[in-house]
Amino acid sequence: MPELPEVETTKRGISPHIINRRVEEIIVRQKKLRWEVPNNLSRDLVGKIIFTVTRRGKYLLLASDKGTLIIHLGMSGSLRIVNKDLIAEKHDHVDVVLENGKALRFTDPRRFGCVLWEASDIDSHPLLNNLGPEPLNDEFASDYLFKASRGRSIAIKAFIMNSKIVVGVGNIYANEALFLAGINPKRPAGKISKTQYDKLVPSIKRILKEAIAVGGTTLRDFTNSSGEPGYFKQSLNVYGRGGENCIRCSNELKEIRLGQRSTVYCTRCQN
DNA sequence: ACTTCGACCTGTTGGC
DNA sequence: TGCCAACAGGTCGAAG
Repeated sequence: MPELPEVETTKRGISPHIINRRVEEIIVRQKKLRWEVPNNLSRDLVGKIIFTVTRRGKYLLLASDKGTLIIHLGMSGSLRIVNKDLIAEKHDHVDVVLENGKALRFTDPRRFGCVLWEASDIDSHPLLNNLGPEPLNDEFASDYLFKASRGRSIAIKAFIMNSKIVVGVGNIYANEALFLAGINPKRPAGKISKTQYDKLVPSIKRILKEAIAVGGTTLRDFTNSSGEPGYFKQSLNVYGRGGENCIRCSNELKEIRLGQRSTVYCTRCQN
């Protein structure tokens, strides 16, 4: 479900309900997620106030003065604000119950997501300390990406989906950004010119900003924390359109697998 | 150091 | 209608 725009949409939805709220209880119904939910979570977080909610890449960070809750939504995860006594369903794995009668509920059918706890320095957490820049920050610029790509033979699509290079670009938006920039997803990253990176970087920024502005992309089941879908699906030019016609040149869009991920592009517009 | 690929899970979809 | 393989928004870590 979630790439950066969906995680950002989630963050914006849940923040007003949990900032400056005290945690009353942690309920873990299923601790076997991508990594086990740590046992000391309740001991450390109950009674504490969550004072900020931030996003780093696709990680959501809920900070208290005793440590930080780290949440990743994986492939199928979501977070909602519910009344704390709402009956939990099959894949509702963790509740952070707040003192106002609400709970932050983590749901994840495939359990590729995680709920972790970092009691000390969040920036040195192994999942976070090697991440590349945020794509919407100025630090993510074409000369950075150009330099980082020199000598790399990996396909450009896999390159921009590598979180050590830049965070938050998942399969949907990688396909879309490469279409906008007119770059073939299979091209080796190291053989792409500075001029093309000058197109690619703004394309990535644009696609992410536009998706955030309309609440992300709903393919099957993504909803924001109030249960509403995102509307970016209407703006997808290539993702999910293999075999259909290119919106620019009417050529039939080609669908291939690249690094085990479905990849759609126009052989005429993307070189 | 880099690239590729299996692994982790459940649910849905499409072909026969 | 039923069955089964393939695939789905991620990403770590092992192997080459």
